[in-house]
Amino acid sequence: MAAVTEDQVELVRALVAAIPAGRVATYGDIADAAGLSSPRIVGWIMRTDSADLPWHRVIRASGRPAPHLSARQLEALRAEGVLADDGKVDLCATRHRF
DNA sequence: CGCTTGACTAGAA
DNA sequence: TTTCTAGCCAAGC
Repeated sequence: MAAVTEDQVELVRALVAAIPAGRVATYGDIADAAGLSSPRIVGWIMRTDSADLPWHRVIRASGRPAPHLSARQLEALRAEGVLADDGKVDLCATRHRF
């Protein structure tokens, strides 16, 4: 069963929506929590269906948002109390644990 | 039906 | 430190 079921997608969306303000999660964390095989699936879901999701709370494993979204995400995160140093978020302090 | 693109990651150079 | 590679899955053309 390699394909991602809709339940997995819904789970991913639920997990992202469940991230409290002031916390962030990595694509890999969400993928693992949702049972996905690849973190790209999470990125795919965000790109395809990010309308009602706080995607700005989802960052890469490096502690840094995607290049094209870094400015916007950093600004949104900063508004929620997530301080980023030189464009890098402190995962040790802000990473949400499911 | 096949190739390219992309909100990714970890490891290597 | 940055850049590249391989693996990964789905959508678009």
